[in-house]
Amino acid sequence: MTLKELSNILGLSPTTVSRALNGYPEVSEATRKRVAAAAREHGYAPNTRARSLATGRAMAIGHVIPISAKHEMVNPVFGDFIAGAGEVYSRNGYDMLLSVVPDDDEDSAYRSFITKRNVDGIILHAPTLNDPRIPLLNSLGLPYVVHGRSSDTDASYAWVDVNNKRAFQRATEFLLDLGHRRIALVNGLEHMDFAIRRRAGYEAALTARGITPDAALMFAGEMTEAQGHDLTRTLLAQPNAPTAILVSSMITAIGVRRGIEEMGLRMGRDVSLITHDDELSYFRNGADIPVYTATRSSVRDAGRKAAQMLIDIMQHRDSPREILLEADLTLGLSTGPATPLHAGTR
Amino acid sequence: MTLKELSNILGLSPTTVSRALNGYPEVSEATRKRVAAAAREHGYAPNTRARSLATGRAMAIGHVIPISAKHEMVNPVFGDFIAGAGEVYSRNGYDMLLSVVPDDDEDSAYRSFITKRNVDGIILHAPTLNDPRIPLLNSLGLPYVVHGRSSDTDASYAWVDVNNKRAFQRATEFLLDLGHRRIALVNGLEHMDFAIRRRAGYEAALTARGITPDAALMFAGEMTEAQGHDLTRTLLAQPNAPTAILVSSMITAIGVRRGIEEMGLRMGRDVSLITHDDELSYFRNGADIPVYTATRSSVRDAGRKAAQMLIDIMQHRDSPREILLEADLTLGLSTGPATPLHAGTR
DNA sequence: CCAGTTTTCCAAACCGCTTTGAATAGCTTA
DNA sequence: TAAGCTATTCAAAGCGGTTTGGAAAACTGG
Repeated sequence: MTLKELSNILGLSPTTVSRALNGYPEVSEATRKRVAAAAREHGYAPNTRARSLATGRAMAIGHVIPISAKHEMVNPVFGDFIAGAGEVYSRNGYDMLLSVVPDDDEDSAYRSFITKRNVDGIILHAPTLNDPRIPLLNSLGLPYVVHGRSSDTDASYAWVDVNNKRAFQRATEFLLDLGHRRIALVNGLEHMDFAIRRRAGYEAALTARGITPDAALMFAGEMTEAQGHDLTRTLLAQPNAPTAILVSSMITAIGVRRGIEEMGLRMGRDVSLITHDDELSYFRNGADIPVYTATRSSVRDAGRKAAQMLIDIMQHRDSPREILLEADLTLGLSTGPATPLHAGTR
Repeated sequence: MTLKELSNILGLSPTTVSRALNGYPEVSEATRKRVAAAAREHGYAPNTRARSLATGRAMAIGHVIPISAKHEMVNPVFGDFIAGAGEVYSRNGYDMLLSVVPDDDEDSAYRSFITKRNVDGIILHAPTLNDPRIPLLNSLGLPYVVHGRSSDTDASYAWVDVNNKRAFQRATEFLLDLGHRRIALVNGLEHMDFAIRRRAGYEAALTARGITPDAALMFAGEMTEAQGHDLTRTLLAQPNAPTAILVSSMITAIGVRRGIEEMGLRMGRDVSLITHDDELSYFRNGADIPVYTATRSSVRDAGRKAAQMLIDIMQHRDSPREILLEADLTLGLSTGPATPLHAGTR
């Protein structure tokens, strides 16, 4: 069913039918009703491609999902982020276009979005330190919103981010308050912006208490379960083992926990653990009593906010261009006071 | 840069330029080269919307991601499935369109894909028993491939699936061989097709050994970590507790493990555990020695295969329309013989 | 050298919608 | 009742490509 066919059925011109359906004032209420009824009856919906060719708007938003070329890893938070963003898109009539690209070849994905003209805006994922994609997108002139921020960039851009520094600073202070002095940091890849900020928070808290951050206690890597496990085993086997571990992802935390228990120790008693929790839907941190003490912020909510911001930008609506979400610190069973033994001897 | 502009620069007609770029034979090799060079130099790429309006092909494939309306849960396997499919799409020039929809309203998503004409094909996720979407899509007449199958449907359709029944039958047999007699099943939602097949495999293995499946040992629910944990605790607290547990997802298995250990028992010694492993990228089952004994099949590979099959169908290429992937059974540390104590008294 | 092919290129129509500019119909108002 | 508005409707021109049906140019061979 095309517009022309429908207009023939109605004995009207395509012009009038189009206007009736799009709510233009130059059409009488009577015919508008008649047209709407006929459209519904015949199941007419405008052909997206024709419409967007005519209007110049694609009514679609692009996401570039980077796959780490080395480890073929897809970030588990994407699922929930996209679920949140998708909600907002469909409410506003936008489609979501996904492009899965090895992260050493992302430029071409953005370029092709632009030159092929099939999206009106982009969400930028997983920004790094001084991310080159930001100047790239600025020069290409397509609206975009960054999920996260990019330290050391002077260019300006719209973003939605969690206050990673504050979150990890608070978490570290909390551990310090419990008497821990040797606290390990198991972080994401070190060029990732969120990892940089979390580390900054961690170091700031230590320094404020007169403790010099120890490079031997700080780790960066891809946030898999295995990484958490392996690191923990080596860490705890050291003579000068940490009494607490601060972890950047729930999934890694599970590995850390496994490591702790394999060593015959107990989480929350022998070793304390705080993790960041993105509130992934299939991995709720205990509905009743949280298993893990965690800095918590819903990535799905971030998805909603980023999507809304992008739509606002595209429609030239006036609204904030920077949103900083605070993570709360939820108390779980994975933290406890540094035991005298540990606290004393170390 | 539009086709017309480019053709003006070259002093050629749009027709010729279009043909040159699309590899038609009616253009001399010399001009083809000249055109290609100019296109590259000026960064010309055809406008997707205009092109697909003209050709009638959208060059895009739709995925409908259902969000369980009740639990707002997004299936963790989507990320990896989509990563696999995306690879194949981009290699073939297709875009991927995602529609995130509450699972009580999926019909409208498919219908809108069709009426708005913005995809050439669809991948159907998470099929259920006698899934109504299959007849719907058959009547709509849009090419599609199902990731999974739908029991009890007489309609025919193209699919890529894991041999779930065989996998769980083998796993159950393996546990039986180890002397286990009371084996619990922690499955996905019971209307999901994969869950039905896995249960069938489990029951078949038991029955073949003269054991009547015990309804008190079979559970169905959303596959979260919490569910695994909670079920395990109640199960193991029973007087007649199972000595082995068969689990449908790695994430649930983690919860089961947590439950086991909280009860002061050891996985692989006091309680055996086999899980299905989709080989999620951030949750590899131990690179060296697998932690879990598991029925294993890469969901990313399934994504690749499903995408390729769909493209073959859309391009009327002759290739299989049904792919059954066998899961292998990898031996890990989570299984062991039923201890005499357990095997004897129960 | 010329009719018959084959190559190479082009003008124009079309895909399905929106939008501009103009025409028609229906009301007012003087 | 004619002139002047306003409320409706429509024809036609795009949007940026592809594709059909020729036409011109370049090659054949007799």
